[in-house]
Amino acid sequence: MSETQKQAMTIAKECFAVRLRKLNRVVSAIYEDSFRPFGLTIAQFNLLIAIGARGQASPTQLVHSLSLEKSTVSRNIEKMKKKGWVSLVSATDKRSHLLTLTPSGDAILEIATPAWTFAQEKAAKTLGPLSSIIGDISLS
Amino acid sequence: MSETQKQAMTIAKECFAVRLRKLNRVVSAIYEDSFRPFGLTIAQFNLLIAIGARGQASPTQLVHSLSLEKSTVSRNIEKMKKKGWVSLVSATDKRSHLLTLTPSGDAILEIATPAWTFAQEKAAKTLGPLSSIIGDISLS
DNA sequence: TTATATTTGTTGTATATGCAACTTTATGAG
DNA sequence: CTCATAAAGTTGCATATACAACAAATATAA
Repeated sequence: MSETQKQAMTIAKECFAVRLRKLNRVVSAIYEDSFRPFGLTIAQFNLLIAIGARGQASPTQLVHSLSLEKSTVSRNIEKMKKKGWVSLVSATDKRSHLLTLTPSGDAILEIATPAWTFAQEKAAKTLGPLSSIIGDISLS
Repeated sequence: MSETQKQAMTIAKECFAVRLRKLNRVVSAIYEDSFRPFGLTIAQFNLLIAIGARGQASPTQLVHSLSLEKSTVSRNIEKMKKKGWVSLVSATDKRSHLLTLTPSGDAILEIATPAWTFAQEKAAKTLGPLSSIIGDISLS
């Protein structure tokens, strides 16, 4: 066996990114499957609850809260505005603006909640012991 | 405070997908930053080591090993072929084919390994106690 | 106050990802 | 053997994501 192959085997086994990315795909797919009937994606759901939890939020707040790039937030919010789930609120700083859930946004959240609960329980089984500490890691 | 807002706060705090996706973005960014000087992405690196660890591998094996969709593997491998890191080996089943690392593929793996080690150590700090059990979860 | 720097979003470009539909090849049931 | 089914990849289409460059507005320094 080549040295490169031995090294690759070591990295494949130890690499956090390999493992975490795979875990992310598997778990995200559980939620995607659950939300699909509602025309809702997990990324959009994340934004919906981030806004909903605050009542209103600026894109910059969402960037920090979810560790997303500002352009990603910009484009995903754009899609959600077109679906009528999110709308603008006037802000003092004219560079920025505040986002809030429309009644339709509230409604989709209500409708999707049982699907979320189902996915959450399924994900807990997949995550096993990881589920009890995954919420404790501090992310800048 | 509205009922929707209370519910959103609960979900935002408890949802595994929100947390795991954020963690994935933060940790993946550590590796992306580290690999960027070599024109290598973390997704490509994952495929390189998955092939390298086996010596040779079919796309279907990569699909199962990394829980990726076959079309994703198809397109990412295509990019890596164009970069000269991966090449084909003849296979018995004419539907399929086997992939292997070229000398150039071995070389990029060698070159990127110190960058991987640096990222791995940085990621360990971010993951904290998660790092010790993240490799133990069984993923189908 | 004015010039500079910072903050906030948007847009161009690129990679990563998944679903559905399709083609080719192999397998299995009769 | 023949036909139906399954397996393996590719391609069309859509979403998610990030970096770089940009524009507009605000804040800061001189």
